[in-house]
Amino acid sequence: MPTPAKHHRATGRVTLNDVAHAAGVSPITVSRALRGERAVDPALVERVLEASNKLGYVPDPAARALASQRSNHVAVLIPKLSNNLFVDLLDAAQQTLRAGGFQALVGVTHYDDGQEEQLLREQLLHRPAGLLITGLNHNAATRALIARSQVPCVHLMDLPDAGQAEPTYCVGFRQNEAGAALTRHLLATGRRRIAFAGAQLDPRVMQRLYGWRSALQEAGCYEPTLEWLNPASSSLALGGVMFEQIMGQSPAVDAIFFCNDDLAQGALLAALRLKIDVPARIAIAGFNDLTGSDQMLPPLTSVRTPRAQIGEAGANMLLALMRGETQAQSCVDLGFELVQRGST
Amino acid sequence: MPTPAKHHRATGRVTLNDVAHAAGVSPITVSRALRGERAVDPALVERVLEASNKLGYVPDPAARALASQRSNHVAVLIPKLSNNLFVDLLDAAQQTLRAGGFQALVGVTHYDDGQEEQLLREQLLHRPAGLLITGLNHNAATRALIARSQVPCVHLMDLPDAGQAEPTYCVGFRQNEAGAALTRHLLATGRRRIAFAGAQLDPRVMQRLYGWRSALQEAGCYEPTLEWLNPASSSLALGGVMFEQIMGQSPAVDAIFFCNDDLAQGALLAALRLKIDVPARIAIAGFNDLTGSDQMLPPLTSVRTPRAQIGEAGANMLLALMRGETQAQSCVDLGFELVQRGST
DNA sequence: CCGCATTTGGACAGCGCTATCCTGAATAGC
DNA sequence: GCTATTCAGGATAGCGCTGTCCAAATGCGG
Repeated sequence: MPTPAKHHRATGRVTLNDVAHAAGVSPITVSRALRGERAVDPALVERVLEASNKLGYVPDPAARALASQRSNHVAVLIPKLSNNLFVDLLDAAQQTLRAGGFQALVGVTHYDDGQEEQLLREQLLHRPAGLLITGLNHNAATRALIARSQVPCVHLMDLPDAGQAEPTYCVGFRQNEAGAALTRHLLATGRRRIAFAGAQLDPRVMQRLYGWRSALQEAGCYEPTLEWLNPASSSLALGGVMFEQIMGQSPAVDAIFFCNDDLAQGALLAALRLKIDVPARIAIAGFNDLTGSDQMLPPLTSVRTPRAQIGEAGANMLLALMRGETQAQSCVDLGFELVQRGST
Repeated sequence: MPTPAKHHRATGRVTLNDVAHAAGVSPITVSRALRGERAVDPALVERVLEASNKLGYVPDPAARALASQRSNHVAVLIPKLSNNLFVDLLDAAQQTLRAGGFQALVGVTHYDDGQEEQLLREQLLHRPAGLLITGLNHNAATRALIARSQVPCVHLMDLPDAGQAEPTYCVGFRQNEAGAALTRHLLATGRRRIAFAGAQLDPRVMQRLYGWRSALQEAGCYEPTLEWLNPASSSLALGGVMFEQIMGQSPAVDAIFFCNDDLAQGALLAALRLKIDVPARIAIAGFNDLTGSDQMLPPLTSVRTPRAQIGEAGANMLLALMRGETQAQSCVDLGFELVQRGST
């Protein structure tokens, strides 16, 4: 009669102990053999692997996390899911992390510092092995949490300015240079009154704005009334609205640089509706080269940003950091590419 | 001299024991007071809460998962992140789960049964408290995993057919009815040669196809050559390609029902490029009412699907199931809404 | 006033794994 | 040849929490 002992709780799970028994070694040896943590006799490793496979052993993440104070979770914080930019970033990062044996814990901050802090706090409870976070600008509490947690952290999308002290790992590109490059392209095509239409106004949009400003100032074309900033979320509809607004109030404008492609796509559609000729009457450019921009009428000039590569490279950098490897470069610039199409 | 004991591992974390000490009760009482698991003297609860707040105690999820064999994770499986449909679904589900105290573990199956099974296997290791999964069609191994795991599971997006045995919880709408409704609308506007253009060909697309078929058969207009099926992923570019294809090879077609809005949007843009008049020459309709469809030229007729509501309602149903509540209805139909716009 | 069922706090023993220390053997050094 | 130094396996003791059982306290009918 297999009477269970008094305080016994059977879970039916195959444990390290079972494997140890089957292989005729101690549990700790199994643990080490499977993790490759310390040198173990190859013959023993062989036996352990065999037993492990035969029994179908899979380590319990919770027990592992409890004992080692480290889980196989990686916290990933992004601002929004409604911007495809971040979906692409997340998709690539998540895949790469999974391939490395880690589970992404996704947090959506909605561009809110308080929420970001709150989410980070919650996720740190899970003792993540690493952290991927969008952007470099975080409030003091968030920065303190990251520092205190000792968890390796890679920042995505942004790069610190040249002068700026830069204590962190990051993968991204220079938003301001991309903004300046696009503006210079518009200048090169003969445009002089180039408006900037920005929504959301997160730090990356502001960097693009600064790039636009500096390029216009270089060319002696800068004027504050050319800045159109709207804190609402970026969307096709808003792009149409802003386009009509700018056309109505500043008829002399001959080009518009929209901070994101969805705005620019909305503007192109509005132009079609209003029968305003793009690019003859006005040039329109976007940013990020989102899906559909090449399908527009006319096709949209944009800046192709390597968001998927950033997600992948950031995840790979984090994987290396979590393995304890130190990185040659703490900041990786993946650049950008101007994609000139019919709209300019 | 606070010499650490021999095998002591200090983690610096505030534990249940610390709270128990501060409140002058036993650890198990703290556990019960905080979880409300068993009746505890209100005065003690008060004291425990006070001590817990003063010390800033937060339970350790790993320890909890290990001891109780249940985590606060919820596995969420969706097919793709590149279709905004699922992003909206995920966003809503994730928010709702978080509000209920659970962490979503996102898995992307890429419409691949094998990957789905693999992902589920990985996620079940984390002993999730619940499972949200897209669709009703899964391979035998996946169904067995779900059943064996004993984890409450809610299926999203699809509903079982009337005749079908239906052992599961689900939240969605009837894809075939929505397909039929849209087709009937096209018939009502006088169209007779209505093509169906489908991509991806996942079970939901096929359901819409069946709806389209039955509506056409009812009206005596069905013809197999009107079916255009392409297993590639849905995208604006593919929509343009399929549109040109259909126009080139079946000039008599007077309406096209695209299985997803991105295809339809691509078709509308192609029509603009080719100067084909929509809806005079041909009517175009999409599905899902994705962002931008109302901005197109002409605005796109579509079927608004309650994906965010499905995510939210599904998560709420799961939260209830995880609390052990039984559901009055095991299947919730959230319906759909025909949105007629200029393109038909 | 006593036996019985019910309630509520606590002791105890894990959950499955790993950090830490220890030991015996093998290697190296003088 | 003998001590100093690696090296690899194992014993031990937790990580922080909860399931299980127990015991004391309480309520209640007879």
